[in-house]
Amino acid sequence: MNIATKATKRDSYHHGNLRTQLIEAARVLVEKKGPEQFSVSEACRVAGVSTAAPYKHFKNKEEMLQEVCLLGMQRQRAQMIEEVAPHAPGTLDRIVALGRVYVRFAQEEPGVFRLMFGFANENDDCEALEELGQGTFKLVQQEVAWCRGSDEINEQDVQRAFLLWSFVHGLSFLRIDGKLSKVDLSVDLEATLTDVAQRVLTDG
Amino acid sequence: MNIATKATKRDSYHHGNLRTQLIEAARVLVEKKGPEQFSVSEACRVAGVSTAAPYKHFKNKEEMLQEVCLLGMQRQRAQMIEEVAPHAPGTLDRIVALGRVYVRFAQEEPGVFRLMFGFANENDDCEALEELGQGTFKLVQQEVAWCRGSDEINEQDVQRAFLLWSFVHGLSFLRIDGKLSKVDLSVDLEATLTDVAQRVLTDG
DNA sequence: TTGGAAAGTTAGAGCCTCTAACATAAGTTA
DNA sequence: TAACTTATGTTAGAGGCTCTAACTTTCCAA
Repeated sequence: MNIATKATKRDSYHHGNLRTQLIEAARVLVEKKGPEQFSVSEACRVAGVSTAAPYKHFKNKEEMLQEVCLLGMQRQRAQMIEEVAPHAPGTLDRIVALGRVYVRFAQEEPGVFRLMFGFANENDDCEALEELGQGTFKLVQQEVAWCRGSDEINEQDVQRAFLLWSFVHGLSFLRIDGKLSKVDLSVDLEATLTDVAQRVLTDG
Repeated sequence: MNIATKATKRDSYHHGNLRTQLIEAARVLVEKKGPEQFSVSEACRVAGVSTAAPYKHFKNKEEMLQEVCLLGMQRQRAQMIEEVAPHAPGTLDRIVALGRVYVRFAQEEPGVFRLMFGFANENDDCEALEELGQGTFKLVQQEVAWCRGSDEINEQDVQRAFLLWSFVHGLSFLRIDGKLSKVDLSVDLEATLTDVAQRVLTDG
């Protein structure tokens, strides 16, 4: 028995928890260096295993990153649900809260955010990812319907939810990509979100 | 003198036009395989030179892609100016035209578009790129000011131009990333752009 | 207890980026 | 015009990456 057993220095041949630790290492590295600079090898170094080890757990690099993506979307969704809770359904506050979480998530985890949305996953569209994304979008649609005073989501709600999504999506990217450098980050995000939500939810 | 001289098979030691041809090859490959799959080697194969040749013209891969970026932004800007021209200044049509070009460009050149906006260029922020981007943003600000009936761009114009930009930016990404799959591509883009422009340019 | 599956390892093929050293062409200057 | 210089190619190769094959260790279940 080793007294000081580092997380990355196991004393048994088997790791016990490699899959999870690789995903976590990947998340950290994606955040630190950006998705395009991420390498499986480096994650292996962090986890303290050989560079071949991951391939017992993941088909390839892509699949590994997909897990990071998936956890990111779950975090994002959880934050949304938490942040929306204090406000009464059918209020603008809830819409604003959703947008705030979206933009804040991008700001706090730009690497993972880019992974979630900026990368071309066209090849093997992961079923779970697709579903989670659609589910989150449904959240927004529901809020919009409630704001209209209905439980049923209609065509117009979908369209308006989509406008809102487009906006916060673009806003998030522009912020983390350093466009609008120094010009606009000072502008109050909360005010902007409220303004946009009002404009989009207004009739006529 | 060779009778059949292919573009990629030169009969002289020097190429004469390598820099330009490499950039063009890079553009095509970025479009075909996506920015993350692009490799300098492959561009070399296309141009018919050794893999070391590019490094006489570019510091590294990054710099090569930056040129592709730059040309992309110039194309985008040129299209904007062309598409705006037929409409009278101060009309919503011009705002809509700008948005249409933005989204269409993303649709037609998703690879280059992603390169222009989706990639993290944080490290070595190219001066020229920065300027071109800001310049294009200025175009939008000016249009918004004109719509208000003024030549001078004020704070509100900047904010509104920024809302518009965020929106078309997000919209473009969502479209090319295959989010909103099959749901919303059918919705008339022109109508959406008009709707948004109206909402954003409305007072109160 | 033992035999197979799971999950590590090393070795290496084949890609990539980029550098060093050398070769050739083209322009410039004595 | 000969020779020097510079620009722009080349080959060779170091070192990094992804992923596979073949081997090894451990765990678990019959």
